[in-house]
Amino acid sequence: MENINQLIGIKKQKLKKLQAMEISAYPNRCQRSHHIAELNKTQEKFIAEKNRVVIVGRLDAMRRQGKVGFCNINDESGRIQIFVKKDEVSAENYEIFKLFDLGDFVQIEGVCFRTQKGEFSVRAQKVTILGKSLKPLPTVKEKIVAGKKQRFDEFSDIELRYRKRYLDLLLNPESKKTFQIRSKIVQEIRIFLKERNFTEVETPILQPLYGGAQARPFITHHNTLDIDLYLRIALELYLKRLIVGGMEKVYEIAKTFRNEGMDRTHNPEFTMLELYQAYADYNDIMELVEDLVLHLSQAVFDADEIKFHEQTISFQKPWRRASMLELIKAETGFDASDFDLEKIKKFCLDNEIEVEDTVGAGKLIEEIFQYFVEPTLIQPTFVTDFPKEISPLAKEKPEDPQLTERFEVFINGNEYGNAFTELNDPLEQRKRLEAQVKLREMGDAEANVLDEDFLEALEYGMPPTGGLGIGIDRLVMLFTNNTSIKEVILFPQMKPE
RNA sequence: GGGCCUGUAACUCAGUGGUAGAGUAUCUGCCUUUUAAGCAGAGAGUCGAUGGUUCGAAUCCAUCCAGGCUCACCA
Repeated sequence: MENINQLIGIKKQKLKKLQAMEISAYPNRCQRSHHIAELNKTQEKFIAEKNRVVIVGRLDAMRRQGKVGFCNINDESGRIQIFVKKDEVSAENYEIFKLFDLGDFVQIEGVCFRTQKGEFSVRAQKVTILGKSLKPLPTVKEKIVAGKKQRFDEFSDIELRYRKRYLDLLLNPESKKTFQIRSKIVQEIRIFLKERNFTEVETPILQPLYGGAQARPFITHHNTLDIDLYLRIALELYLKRLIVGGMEKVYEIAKTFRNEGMDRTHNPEFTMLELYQAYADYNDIMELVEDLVLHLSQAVFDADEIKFHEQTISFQKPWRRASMLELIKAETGFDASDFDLEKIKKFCLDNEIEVEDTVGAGKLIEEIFQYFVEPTLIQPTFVTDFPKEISPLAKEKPEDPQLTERFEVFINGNEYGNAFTELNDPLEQRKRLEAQVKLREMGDAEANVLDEDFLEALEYGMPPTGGLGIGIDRLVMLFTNNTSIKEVILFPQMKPE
C-alpha cells in the first residue's frame, strides 16, 4: 500500500464517519454572510456588535488541543483564525470539527472576538463541512520573525507548480498575484482601446492559409471538408481585411500558435494584441504605444516606472526613437546604410555572426542589430526603419526604398512590439509575397505564403493604415518581474508525463 | 540542439559502496486561548526507469525519461 493511498484512505474513513452521522460532506449550498476581508477590515465594529457572522473558506492550519481548537480558514479575500470550543459548539458539532482536515472547505458560524493573545478571530457557534478534500495538500507554514515572514516547506518544485497550477495558486500567493496582474493588464488594454473607439473583433484560429509573421504553423485537419487547416501564427491578415471592410479601428487579443522551440521566452501558444488604425502611420502608432504602456503602468502600479530585477524602467514620454542603422553605427561604428552585401557579410564574419549563403543584406543588418544593439536597449526605445527585405508587409520609406516604416519596441533588451505603416499597394504587396515564396522554395520554412484572398482584399482598396502587434505574455513578464514565460501562462505547454 | 546541474516519504531536504534518515503532514494518547502550539508514541519509501560493475549500489558506470539553469535562434 503506497503511503499516499493510506493518507487518502484515512480521509475516506472520515467521510464514512460523516455519512454515519447523516452529514453530507458535499452539501449543495452554504450561507456566507461576509467575506473574510470585510471582518478583518473593521474588526472593532464586528467585535462590538457581536453579530452572528457566517464565513466560508478553505482550512489551511489546525491547532487542536483537547476540548478546544484553533484553525485558520481563507477565502479569496483573506485569512482569519477560528476558535472552536467544545462547550460552545456542542459535543456533536465538536465531533464534526474533529473530522476536519487541512484543505477541507468549511463554513463557520459565530461571533468576532479577540483572543487572549490579541488575535482577531471568529468564536464558532457551529461548524459545517462544505467540501471534503481527499488528497493532502502540501503543507506550507509561515512564521513571522522580526516582522518578516519566513516560509517553511514551500511548494517550490517548478515542474509541479506548472503541472498542478491549482496547487501553485493555492500555496504561493506571489503566483496568484502574477495572474491577477495579467488579468488587470488585459482588462486595462481593453479599457484604453475602448476610450479610443477601437472595436474588438475575433478572427479565425483555423485558417486555410497562414500568414502575417515568419513562423512555422501547426497543421490540423477538418474531417467534413477533408482539408488541412493551419492554426494561425498571427492575426494580421484578417484584421487588415476588416480595415478594407471599413472598420477604421480594430483590435484582437488572442492566442496565436507557432510550431517552434520552447524555452524561457517561448510557449507554442501565446497571446498577442494586434490593432490596426486606418488613416494612421507608424508615428501615430508609436504615440499610441507610449500612451498604452504608460496607462498600464499607472493603472496596475500607480506609477510611471517599474522595477525589473536590478533595472528601473521608466515609461515616461517621450520614449527614445532611433533607426536601426543609426543604432548599429552608434554601437559598432559600422555603416550599413549602403546595403553593400559583401561589405556587410565581411563585417558579420569578422564578428562571428553566422552568415548563410542565401541571406540578403537586410537580414544580416537585423542580425548585427540583434547581436550588438538589442542588449543595450534598457529603457523603452522605438527602433525604426527596418530593412524592406525582412518586412514584407510594411510600406517602404519614400526617401529610402531599402527601408520600411516599421518599428519594434525594446525594453530591457527584449522586443515587446512590432508595428508598421501597413503596405496597402496590392501590386507591391504581391511582389513582396512572391519574393517570400521564392525564399520558401529555397528552404526558408518560416517565409510567408502567398494568400490570394488577402491580395484580392487589398485590390478592392485599403486606406493608409498603422498596425501594431504586442506580445501580451512578455509584457506581463515585464510587469510581474518574471524571466520565464511559464510563470505568466496559467497552463504552460509541458512534455507529457 | 550544445554545456552544467537536479530527480530519495504527501511537502521541504540530508544521506557519495555496508540494515533507507530528519522536519512538516498523517494516525494514537494527553491537553479548554493556540498561532511553525506543545509533549509522548506509531505508521509511511520500487531512493526517476532500465541495464551493468560489485560479495554488496540511493551512492560507481552506461543508456533512457522528466525537469531546471545557460548559450545559440524564432514573439
